[in-house]
Amino acid sequence: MYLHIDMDYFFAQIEEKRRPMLKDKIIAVCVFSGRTEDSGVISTVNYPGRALGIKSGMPIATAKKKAPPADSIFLPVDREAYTQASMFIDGIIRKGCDKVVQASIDEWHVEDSDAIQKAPKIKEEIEKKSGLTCSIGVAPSLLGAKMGASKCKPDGLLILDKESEEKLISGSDVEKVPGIGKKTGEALRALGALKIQDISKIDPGNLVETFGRKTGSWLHELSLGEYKSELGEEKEQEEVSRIGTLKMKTRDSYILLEKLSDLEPEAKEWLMEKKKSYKTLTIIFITEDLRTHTKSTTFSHPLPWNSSTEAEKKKLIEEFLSENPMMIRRIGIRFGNFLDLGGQTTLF
DNA sequence: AATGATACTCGGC
DNA sequence: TTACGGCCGAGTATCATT
Repeated sequence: MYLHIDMDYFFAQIEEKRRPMLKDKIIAVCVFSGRTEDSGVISTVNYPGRALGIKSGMPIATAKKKAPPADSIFLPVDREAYTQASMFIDGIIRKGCDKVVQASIDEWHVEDSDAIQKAPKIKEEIEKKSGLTCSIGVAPSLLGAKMGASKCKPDGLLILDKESEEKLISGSDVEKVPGIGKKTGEALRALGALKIQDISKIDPGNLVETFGRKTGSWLHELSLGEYKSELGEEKEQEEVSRIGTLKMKTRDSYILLEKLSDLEPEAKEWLMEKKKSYKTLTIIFITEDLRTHTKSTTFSHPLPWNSSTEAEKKKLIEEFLSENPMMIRRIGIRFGNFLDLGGQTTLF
């Protein structure tokens, strides 16, 4: 059996715990972009906020219109604190279970033959030691466990047998299934599938044509109740990026380079800490229409974290500007294609 | 034509 | 209808090499 452990409104719950007096107020954790006073989006909001229609991804200004100022607080993200809490919880889960894969900052996948007994114990222990609640789904497949957890949240525990798992998945609205987002969901609805079971009526060839080979056949199998789940291997992070929003949209390469020089040290610090060298450098551009574009180069030899990137950054920016006439709103830098520096030391 | 590497977009959280 | 961050991996497209 599989467990899916999912922390409840994680970032906001941590902020709530830090400030117990705010417990019943609306707590929204925000990514302030700095472009204007309230530009940016909501990262997470607690349940009183959700009750008023505030959601992740919503612009902060829109959320503020829904929340009475006296009963609400809008806080900036404190990633370091959330990462620390995440690592602490990771330790608790690993102590109790053998096969554990951390799936994101606030989710874990576990395979355990004794899952039904262990699930309530882990839940209690997490709450006792961290003060934070989570929701846990237990099911014969990982997909069932995930959907079970989201069905019973917050602070829930749901155990599904083969039959109830099958029912939950096949009867679910398409966009409730992890892996099916807005785009895929809309496309499926356009093909006449509202629920997962409806997908079985669509010709598999049509699915592959619309969604590509991988997703198309995955959807087809899903609709027939075929979802094999294996716990993926725990993978090392494959790239690191830092991205930021410009005060004003621009096409001035000097301003763009200046912004990158704010972002780059943080990404490089990560490389240094993890002792990684990299082969691929990518510049990320978000144009005024909010579309994302990238330009990248791969070097024939890995470069150490402290290597200069000035010439390449300039080249990639100029290349992008020459082929896209739009103004740029956000810019970022990404390092990837890592090689462990191992015992080697950096050269000076 | 097959294989592997690289470039880029999509979209989940 | 639009408002709108900062990440990341998955998947696909394209290019290079044989």
